[in-house]
Amino acid sequence: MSEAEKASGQLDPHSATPLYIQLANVIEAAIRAGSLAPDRPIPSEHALADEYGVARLTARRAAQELRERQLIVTVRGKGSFVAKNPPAQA
Amino acid sequence: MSEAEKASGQLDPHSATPLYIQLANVIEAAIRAGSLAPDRPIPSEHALADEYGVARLTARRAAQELRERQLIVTVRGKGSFVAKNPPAQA
DNA sequence: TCAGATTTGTTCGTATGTATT
DNA sequence: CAATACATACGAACAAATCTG
Repeated sequence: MSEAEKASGQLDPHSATPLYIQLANVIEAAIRAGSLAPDRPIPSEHALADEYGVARLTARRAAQELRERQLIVTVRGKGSFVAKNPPAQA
Repeated sequence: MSEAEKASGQLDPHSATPLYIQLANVIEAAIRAGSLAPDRPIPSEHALADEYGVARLTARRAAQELRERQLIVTVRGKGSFVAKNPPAQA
């Protein structure tokens, strides 16, 4: 992610990197920084969409990306939770 | 998949199984039956959507599912092709 | 038990961009 | 250039699971 993203937590719609990857990267950084603790829920799709100014489906794709990175576990009707044992940084 | 799906190749919108999973199952069956040969393209998203009466994104999700099952390989601008060495049936 | 709010899951529609032929 | 096809992203709607009152 860009320096701007690291600093502000905002996304760059003009970046070659897809928004959902940018968002997944931002959340992964927060998880690895400890801002989002294990077994605690991450913000809901709706909240993420609002916060970052993207569509809910884009936030969903970011969550799917994080599931594939094994950083979160999602439970329908409850939310997505930070994984207890995330793999080492890629 | 249901017996009806096996027999007709049609999908059941009222099934508890998501449409994109049903469609992926139908296509997987076709691949394993040899109706879709290795290195041959499967029908396009638009064609699948038309043929089965689903949205293109649903056909897209079926294709994504098949990619995760390592049954097809998708090449941008060309199409999705039956994998040469698919894993054994799950 | 029930109603409502919250959250994720699925589906459809549409638009724009990019790559290949 | 045009046609085809995949990638991304927006909006909208409803279903299903969960939780709370």
